[in-house]
Amino acid sequence: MPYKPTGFSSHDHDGCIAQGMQAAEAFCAAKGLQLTPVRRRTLEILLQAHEAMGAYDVLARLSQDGFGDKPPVAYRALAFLQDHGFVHRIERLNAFVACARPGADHDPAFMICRSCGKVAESELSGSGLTASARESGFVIEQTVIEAEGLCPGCQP
Amino acid sequence: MPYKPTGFSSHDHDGCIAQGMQAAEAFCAAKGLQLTPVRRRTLEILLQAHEAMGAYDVLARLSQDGFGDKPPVAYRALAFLQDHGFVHRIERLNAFVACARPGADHDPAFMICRSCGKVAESELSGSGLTASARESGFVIEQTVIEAEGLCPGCQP
DNA sequence: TCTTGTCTTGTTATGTTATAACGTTCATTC
DNA sequence: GAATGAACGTTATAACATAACAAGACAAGA
Repeated sequence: MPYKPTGFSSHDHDGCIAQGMQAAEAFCAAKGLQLTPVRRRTLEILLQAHEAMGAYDVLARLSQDGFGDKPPVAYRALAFLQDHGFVHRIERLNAFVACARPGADHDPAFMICRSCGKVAESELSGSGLTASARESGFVIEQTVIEAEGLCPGCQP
Repeated sequence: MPYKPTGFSSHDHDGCIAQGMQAAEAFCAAKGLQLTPVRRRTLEILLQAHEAMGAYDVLARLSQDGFGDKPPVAYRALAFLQDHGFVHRIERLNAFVACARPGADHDPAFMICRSCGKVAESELSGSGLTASARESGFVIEQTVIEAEGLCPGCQP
């Protein structure tokens, strides 16, 4: 089924936070992973923000909530969430976003509005890269697909 | 004509350096841009390296050659070269590579070997992103397409 | 010619992002 | 209850990047 990119359109935000948390809980329970308080809170922060946040911004929130206030605290929680697909890193922004499709094993692509900073997660459907890689014998393990431009609301 | 990705295969390296420099010279002459000594040398360094280099590595080389040794010296030269398409930035690596197709106005894609660090430039042929963007009303201005994996020489 | 403006380079200083390395705690296992 | 391993916190530092200012080169126009 076609996936409608979210991020630029309004939606049931409380619902999508709850959904994101539940997906993470279920996944961790199923796989025996520890969704500890820092990790849980980190994911909540990103889900609530519903936009890309730098690690230090996340860290500031965490420390407000009584967690440590040193960089590794945030980076480790983010790494855990990223490793298991609950959070994606946006290379272009050196920032992190909560995954819009938790649970699905996917290769995300992003659209980044250079005006308002919002980020929408989309679907990657085999780019020319795949063909190019095959041709040259390169084995792809991960891809970074990020488009920068103007979202519908920021166009003149 | 199909573009064969370079970077993982052997080739006439001296030739490609000369070709890269000539392309930049011609382009700058045509457009009235100043290919000053630092800028020229920066491009040479990247062409010779024939792989991604961090700004500080470039800077170290520049300062060996008698140019300034403060970060802005390198970042400015790199920005100029990037603006005019002689150099690309690899977001994933926070690094820069000389363009493999100088002169062509293109939207590059890269394959990055996580083992040897080599980077090959490839061609982007409309990813799923284009469709997704149109659907959501997003206007793409620039794209970052980077694949990480293993190059032919680094596979077991 | 002089002056004005633009472009380039260099500097100082600082800001931002990220990780290595070590100690402590706590739950689990033997 | 000792050993193990995972998570968290800390200190310290590394790596990447830019703002803001001064000085020189050079061309255009008064």
